[in-house]
Amino acid sequence: MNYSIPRGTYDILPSQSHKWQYLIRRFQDLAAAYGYHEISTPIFEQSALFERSSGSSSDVVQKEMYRFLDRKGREFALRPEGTAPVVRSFIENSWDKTQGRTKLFYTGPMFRYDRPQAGRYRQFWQYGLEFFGSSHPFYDAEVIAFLWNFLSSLGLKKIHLEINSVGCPNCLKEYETALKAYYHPHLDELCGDCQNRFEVNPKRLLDCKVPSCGVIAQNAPSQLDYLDEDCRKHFEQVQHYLNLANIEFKVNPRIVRGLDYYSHTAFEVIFEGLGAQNTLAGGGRYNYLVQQMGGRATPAIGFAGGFERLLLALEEEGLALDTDLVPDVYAIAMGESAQKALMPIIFYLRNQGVKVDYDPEKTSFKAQMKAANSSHARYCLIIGEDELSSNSVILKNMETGEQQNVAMDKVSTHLLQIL
RNA sequence: GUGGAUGUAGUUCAAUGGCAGAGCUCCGGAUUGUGGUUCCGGCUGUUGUGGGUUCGAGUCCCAUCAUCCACCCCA
Repeated sequence: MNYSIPRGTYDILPSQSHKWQYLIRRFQDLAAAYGYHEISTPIFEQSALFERSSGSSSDVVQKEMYRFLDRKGREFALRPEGTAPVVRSFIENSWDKTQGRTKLFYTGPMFRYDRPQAGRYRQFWQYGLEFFGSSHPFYDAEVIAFLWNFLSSLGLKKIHLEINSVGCPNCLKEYETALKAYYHPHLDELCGDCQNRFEVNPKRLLDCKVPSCGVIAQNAPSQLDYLDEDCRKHFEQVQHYLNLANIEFKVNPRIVRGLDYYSHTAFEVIFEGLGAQNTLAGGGRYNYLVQQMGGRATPAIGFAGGFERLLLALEEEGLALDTDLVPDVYAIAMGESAQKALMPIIFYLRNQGVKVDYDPEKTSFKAQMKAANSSHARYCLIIGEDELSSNSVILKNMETGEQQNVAMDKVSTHLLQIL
């Protein structure tokens, strides 16, 4: 019996691991600069948490959740997204009652039972950030600026920011009525998916990729024309602050967020050149979610992005992130007594943080030199009979080929100096 | 969930239905004391898995699993 990794998952192998660590550290550092603090929630929660927050009609809840019963028959789900658990914790810790503003961020695995595809996995890692406690448009801009600066500071060039306002439940109702009125006479011309969308989620009619539907969508009424006074003003102010923050963006009235809890500002960062899964990160305001989940009414805004797509994008742009795994020193011993002399040096250096590699199974000098070469170590430390008798070692610079004799009791301090 | 493509050595790929191969990697050697280049030699396979057709299947058929691409959806 052979075991294999579950579908849609992957191992983060040593060759990739340092990239992840690097990205997570970058995210944590930037979050600290913006005054955000890390929160970690369990990877499973009561299923009902997601059903209520994401909307029970959403695809995520309907067909993509990993559900299971525990031993007492309680229903849980592996978290498909990060916002609902954070909101749950926010309310459970009474931050809705005791604090003015709460700034939180998280990174961790999410789970969706989806058909795997480029940039889409069943277990995937998200980085996300949530702001609670103010509906001031400054914070919309702050959260968006954070996301934008995080991504662009990594060197990505082929990204752009799109923003939209999906309004509040008030304007939404009016807009959907207008949308349906517009689409009704065209019902027969729509593709099958869109005929379904007409009933289930009319907003999705706008971003259908079937050409004939796109033509119809072009003249459809825009959400932006149906914003009420407050929502319109808010959206204008968000743009104002984004300009002040020097963030370039484009208003795209067709941005639709997948989860039901969003209101007002919605935004996405798109990468050109990733194939179909080109959304690097997305987010928006959710001013009604905290109350809907049983807390005191608290406006909030946040975003989430996927590390896998981010890595694909970085690779696509040739941004390597290679902090490499090469040793500083490759040690070579010729013969048993040389090996005996080498051991204390190797372990001393390692305990000082120097990366030292040595392979006792390679005995010939040539084999050891070859190994030293292919390890890309900067230095090679050689001990043989000659060195033993003179109580010294050879230190060879593998790039220049230069080598020098160093007294055996001095080599560690010498190496620690030159590395 | 729907549609399409693909699964052969560690890896990238070959192989009219007729003996499973090559490059790279890896290992060894060219006087165990100087690497990269070169030369010589060597290891590595239930051809994803299970059935079927056939004298004979890596090749054809069915099922299944996985990967990739697109839809759907989304990070």
